Amino acid sequence: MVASLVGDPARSNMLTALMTGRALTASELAHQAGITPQTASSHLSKLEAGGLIEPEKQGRHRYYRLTGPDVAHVLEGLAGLAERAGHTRVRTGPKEPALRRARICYDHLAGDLGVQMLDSMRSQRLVRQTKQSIELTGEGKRFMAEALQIDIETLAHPRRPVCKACLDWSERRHHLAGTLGAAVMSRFTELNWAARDPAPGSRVVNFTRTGEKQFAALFGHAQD
Amino acid sequence: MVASLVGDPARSNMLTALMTGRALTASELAHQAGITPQTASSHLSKLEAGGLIEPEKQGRHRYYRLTGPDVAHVLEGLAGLAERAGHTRVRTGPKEPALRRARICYDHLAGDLGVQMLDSMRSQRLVRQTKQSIELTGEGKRFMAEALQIDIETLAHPRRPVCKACLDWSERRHHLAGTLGAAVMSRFTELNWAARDPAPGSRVVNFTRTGEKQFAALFGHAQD
DNA sequence: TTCATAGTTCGATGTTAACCGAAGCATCGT
DNA sequence: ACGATGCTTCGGTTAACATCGAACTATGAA
Repeated sequence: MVASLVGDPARSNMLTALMTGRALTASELAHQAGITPQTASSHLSKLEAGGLIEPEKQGRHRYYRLTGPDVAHVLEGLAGLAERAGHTRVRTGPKEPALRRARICYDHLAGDLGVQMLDSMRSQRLVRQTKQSIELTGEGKRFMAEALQIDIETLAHPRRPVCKACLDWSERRHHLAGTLGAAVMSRFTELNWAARDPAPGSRVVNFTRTGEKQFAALFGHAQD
Repeated sequence: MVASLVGDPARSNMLTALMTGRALTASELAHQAGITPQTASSHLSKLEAGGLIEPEKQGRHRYYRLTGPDVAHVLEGLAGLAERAGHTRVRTGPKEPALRRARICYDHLAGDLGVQMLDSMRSQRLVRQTKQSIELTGEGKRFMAEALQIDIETLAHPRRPVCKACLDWSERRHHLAGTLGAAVMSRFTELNWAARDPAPGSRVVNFTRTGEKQFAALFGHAQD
C-alpha cells in the first residue's frame, strides 16, 4: 500500500525533502529526516519498492529522486488535505524533543529556533526571500554587523551561497543555511549563548539562560 | 498525518467502499472492511478527525460519506500510483485467511471465490456489465436454469435488483450480489456444496470436496 | 415499560514495524 | 596496499496501534 509508505513520519520527511525536484543522497535524506543511516536505508528501499523514488548510483553515493511529477502531485494533494483539516500539526519523527527545539544541521541552526529565526528575519525585513533564493537586505547587513559583529563581506565563498533556505524536517519550513547561517551559529557559540550537546554524535544544541534571552530579544516571536 | 490514515488496510477498505459517493452506515462499513463494530468505530472517528469523512446522524444510524470530491481525487491518485508500481497486491485486512477465501456478504458469496465466480461469468458472457449495473444475458439465464436450477423469473423483487456488483474488501473487485447472488448462495447450500461456518457470528463459508469440484467446473479460472 | 439494535468507550492483548548498534560490502583517495 | 567514507544487512529492543470482548449510551419498536 502506497499510502502507508507516505504515512510514516520519517519517510514523509524524506519525500518532502525530495519535493524540490533535486536528487539527494541517502545520508542527506537520513539527516533531513533525523534518523540514522541504517534506518534510512531501510526506508529508502521500501520507497523504491513502492515505486515512489528511484536511485542513481554515482561513485559511492546513491542519489534518490521522485520517480515522476505524478508522485509529487499526489504528495501535494495529501498535503492539501492535511492543510484543509487544520491537521498540519507536525507529526514529529522519533526521538528527543530537544532535537526538535534546536539542533545542528551540518553547521547551522535548525529546529524550532532555527525556523523562528528566519521567520523573524523575514518580518524584520532583514532578508528578502524570492522563490528559492534568499538575499540579505541593507538593513540586514547592518543588523548582522551591529547585533552580532558579523561582517557580511568576509562570508563570500566560491562554491557556497551566503544565504540559503534549508528545509527543516521537524518544522516543515525553512531555516537559514549558507555561510551566514554557519557564521551565526558559530557566533552564538563564541558568545556562549549556545553549545552543542557534549554527547558524542549528538546534534542537539543547548542554549544558555542568557543565550535564550538574547535570542528572544533579537528574534523573538514576530508579530506579522 | 493524512497518509497514515489511508495507510491502514481496514480504513482503506472503508474509504474505497465510500468511493462510490454513497453514504454508508458504520456497521455497513465495518462489514465491508471485515472488522468488528468496535474497531470500526475507532477507525471512523480517526477518519473524521482527519477530515476525510463526515457523519450524518439519522435515527440510530450514523451515515458516513467522504467530505468532498477532493478527497476522492487524492484517493484515486494514490490508487493510481499503486497500480503503476504493479503494487496492487492485496494487503488484506486482519484475521482469518479462510475469511478471504469465501465468506457471506449479507446473503451472497464474497471473497476470492465470489470474485472468481463473477469474473468467470463475465468471460463466459453470462453477464454483461455496464458501468455500475450488471445484467444477465440470455445465455446466462439458460446457464442458471440448467446448471443450478435457478429460475430467473422468480427472482424479481420490487426493491432489490436481480444482479448487482458488490465491492469486495479483500479483493478490491466486484462479486455478485442482488437476488441472484443470494439465490446462487442458497443453492450452493441446498446442494451441499458449501455451508456457513457453524461458529456463531462467523461469516466464513466452508466448501465441501464435491462443492469445490463442481464450483471449479462451472466457474473455474477463466482464460480471458 | 421492556426489549432489540446501532454505536461508542474502556481495557487488555498481540502484532507490526521503526529504530539503532554492530558488522559487512563497495567505492574512493592516498 | 591501506584507511576512510557511503551505504547496506542483520539482530534484538521498544513503542505504537489495530484488534476484540465486555460494558455502556442512545434510539427505535413492541
